[in-house]
Amino acid sequence: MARRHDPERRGRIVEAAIRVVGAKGIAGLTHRSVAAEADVPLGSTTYHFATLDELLVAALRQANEGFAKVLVSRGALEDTRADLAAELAGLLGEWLAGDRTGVELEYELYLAALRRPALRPVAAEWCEDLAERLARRTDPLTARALVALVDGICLQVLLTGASYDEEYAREVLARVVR
Amino acid sequence: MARRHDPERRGRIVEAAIRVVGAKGIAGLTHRSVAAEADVPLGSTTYHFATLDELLVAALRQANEGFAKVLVSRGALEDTRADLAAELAGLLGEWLAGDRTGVELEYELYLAALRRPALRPVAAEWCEDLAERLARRTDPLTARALVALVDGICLQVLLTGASYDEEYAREVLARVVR
Amino acid sequence: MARRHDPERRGRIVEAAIRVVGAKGIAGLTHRSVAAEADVPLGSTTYHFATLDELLVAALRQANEGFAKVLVSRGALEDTRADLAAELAGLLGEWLAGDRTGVELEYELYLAALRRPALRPVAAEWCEDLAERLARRTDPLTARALVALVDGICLQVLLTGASYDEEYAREVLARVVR
Amino acid sequence: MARRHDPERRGRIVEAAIRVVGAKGIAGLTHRSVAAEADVPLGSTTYHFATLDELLVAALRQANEGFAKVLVSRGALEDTRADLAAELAGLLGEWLAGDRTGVELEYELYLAALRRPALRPVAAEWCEDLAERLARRTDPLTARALVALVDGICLQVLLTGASYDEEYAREVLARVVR
DNA sequence: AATGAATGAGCATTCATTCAT
DNA sequence: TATGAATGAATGCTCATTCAT
Repeated sequence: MARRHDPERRGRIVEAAIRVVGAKGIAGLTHRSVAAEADVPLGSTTYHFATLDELLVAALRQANEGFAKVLVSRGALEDTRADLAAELAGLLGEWLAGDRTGVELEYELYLAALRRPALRPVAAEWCEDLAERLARRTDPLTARALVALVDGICLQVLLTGASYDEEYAREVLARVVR
Repeated sequence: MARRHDPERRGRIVEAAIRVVGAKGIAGLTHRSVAAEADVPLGSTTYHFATLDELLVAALRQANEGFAKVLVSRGALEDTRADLAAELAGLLGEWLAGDRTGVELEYELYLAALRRPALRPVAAEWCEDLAERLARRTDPLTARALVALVDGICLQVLLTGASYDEEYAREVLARVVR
Repeated sequence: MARRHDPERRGRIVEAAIRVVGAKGIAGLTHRSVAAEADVPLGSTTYHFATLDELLVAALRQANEGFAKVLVSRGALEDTRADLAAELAGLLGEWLAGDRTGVELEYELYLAALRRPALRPVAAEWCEDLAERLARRTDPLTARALVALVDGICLQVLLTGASYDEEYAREVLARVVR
Repeated sequence: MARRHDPERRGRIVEAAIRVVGAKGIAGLTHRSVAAEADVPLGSTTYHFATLDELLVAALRQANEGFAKVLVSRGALEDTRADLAAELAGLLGEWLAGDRTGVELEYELYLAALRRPALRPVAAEWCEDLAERLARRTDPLTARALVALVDGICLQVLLTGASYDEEYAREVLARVVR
């Protein structure tokens, strides 16, 4: 109460949604959980996002942008003389070593899109963004294959709980590169 | 009614659960939906499977076995003289061309395992089964990489709605094989 | 609580629904209002009646039966020597003079069926029941017309708030009879 | 946007409300649905009509006027030498044969007035308008009875889904006329 | 005068689970 | 052993209305 005028309400709801998905998974994202996390009334979440899918799309698109920004700010994948496979394996290592919230978020998106058509475009963007970035260092077909392999490697780590083996990743990525 | 003694009740519930997951996704698997699909009373599902996770594990394990049986019955991946990449690309094509229930089931499993530890072992089994089968034709590291790449390729097809390009798959799988 | 075993639960819910519709109209019939009126948990109403329409149909069918019983118990419309128009006008007078809950209930049903196909059969039954009863005293066409006129007269009374004029009713019903 | 000064805003809202009631029934008339149909901001509907009842009354009164205009423009019921019953039966046939929006609108009004006192005067006007028009061709009592019978006949058609039988209508209306 | 934002109450419905039989 | 009945909690969503601008 007493917060009638709140111009950043919408953005705060999206951020809260990201935290909720990170903490409890997509299945845990409900209007109520996000309202509680954002400390706004329930009605406020349905006002700004008519359906949960709409909120989900907004949240996941923002998560994607966050990842892209990280790549850009590091100048990652831009040095055309570097060893692409090694660099990619290194990035993956960093990504998987840190707080896994971001990683799991991306793969929840990926896999949730399987059943929720509304998420497909966002999932496709994610793929294409990375593929395009990689295509600058190699050809489009190879870039696409690298994205596929990266996805598969991440899934194995996330699902089996095995620790990430950077040397293995570098080796097999290198096979695809040439 | 009048079906009190039904020794295969448990098995029929599991099969119904597989059909439900195939049709509506894991999120659509409820005691009620499976009871309706199996044409058994609601109480019967909770009697045979105390929790939903228990039923889910049973259903997904059975789905895995079904896939393995298909491979075996075809003698797939057994001819050591064949071109492994080509054969794998062909199998993928068949798998993705038919009724996609089985394919989607596998990836639903992945999705669910991400957040439900109870399903991790089942997801791991799935990976390992295929990896082991492939390892007979190549080395373990390559086998693992092939599984990862296969997963990534399938995801791209399922998520972007793009049609499966067998030639592309054969080409990149071949790069990993050697 | 402490009322787990309650074999007449279903019937009590129907009766409560009738009281709710009588008091607040069909628009006031909600799972919550009927649960409160019947003094049962909310879940109990949805357990016995999966949708509101289902409950509505049950309630209104029971109301119809109640009306038919009243007619039968009075031996109404059975004396073939009586003046049909006068008798009908008299019955209408009694019906409209008493507690109007029953009357309004019937017409809410009638008119609600306009938009709710699920209620159409019940509305039709009501018409046909009365038409059939009247047809024993005259021909089918006349019976049908009498039902129509009775409906129109009741609506005028209910909607304009005018008091029922039995002499007028007898006169115009008599014109239709012959 | 950019429609700040819009002198016919109020009228357009009323017309939108009529379309909404015709399409979805009175239960479907909400500030939101009418704002969407009229393509005006939500706030605009509450600004011009403080409560929904107010909007409903305006909408239904306008619908009445529309019907009256149709009668007048056709010169209906004005030729004193014509057969009143036949003419009325014919009008009913036309009314029921076309787009039923208008017909259903009238009976929705009846339904709503049963429970909403604010609408009673509008319902009464509707009756009286027609009765008065008919009274010019016959006496007031007969006119009132004709309105009642017309209502009853329409209800039977609308509720049972039976097709309109003009010959039957003419016959029973004729009995009332004399 | 006009409106976008906000909100608290309410809705139908679904559900996992418990329990008496 | 099996199951129909029961139930409390939760969900997505809609809404009339209020209010600050």
